[in-house]
Amino acid sequence: MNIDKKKRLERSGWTAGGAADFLELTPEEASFIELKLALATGIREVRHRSGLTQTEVAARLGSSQSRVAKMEAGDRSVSLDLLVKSMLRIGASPTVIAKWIRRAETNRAV
Amino acid sequence: MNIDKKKRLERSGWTAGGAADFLELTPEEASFIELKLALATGIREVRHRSGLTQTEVAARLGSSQSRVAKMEAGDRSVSLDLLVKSMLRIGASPTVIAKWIRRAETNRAV
DNA sequence: AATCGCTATGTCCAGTATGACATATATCGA
DNA sequence: TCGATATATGTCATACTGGACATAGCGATT
Repeated sequence: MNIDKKKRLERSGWTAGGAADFLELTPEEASFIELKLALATGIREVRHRSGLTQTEVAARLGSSQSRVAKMEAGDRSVSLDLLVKSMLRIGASPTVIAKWIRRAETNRAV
Repeated sequence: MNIDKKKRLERSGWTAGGAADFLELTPEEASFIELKLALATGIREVRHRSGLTQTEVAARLGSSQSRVAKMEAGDRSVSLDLLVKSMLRIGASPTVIAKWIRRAETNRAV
């Protein structure tokens, strides 16, 4: 796991256990978080490709800019449901979503 | 959409709008439901392959038999988070999960 | 340095998800 | 039929989610 991802996890409030040692994660927990982060990245990518701002995407989703920011950050308060529903709404197909999820597996840079 | 799926949706409490006419779904809503049902099927498949009962899976998940039943039924009260976390816990990789999600797209039997 | 456009972060509370439990239904063997 | 095992359904208390709002950071332009 690289440094950027570590920071990203910490910022997002992912401190498994209690200590700052977020490596106290079971493999499944780790996979789940990777998966969420992969989708978060996917949302940002799709948005960038469309040349939209977070505010514009929020309008299309019937949500708020802050929530979109949290989605893209993989915030603890963002569910998979929200991420997937949002991706579908901004035009991603299930296949595209699946692609991002698969990326969660190969991304494992130890 | 075939008859079985229709019944399954109705049983699961998916009556978009208010009328029994659940076809009042936007394409994204439909995709999302298909996606959930695909994962629900995936969970059941993985469980069957392992020769486990719902009760046994529940124990492994730290959940209850009733919740596992609801997961496999694609119940309204079951989130994607729960479905995905559960699949990971019973041994499915992100790639396998992605496979089931892709299936949600090709399953569209009109 | 002031303003502007975009993004990030923190908080609130109404609405939702979930484990637990009770109970119902289904299938099978004795 | 009875009992046993597996699955389905309904409900509740509690924990979590998500839109909304406020505000802060941050680079670019003037």
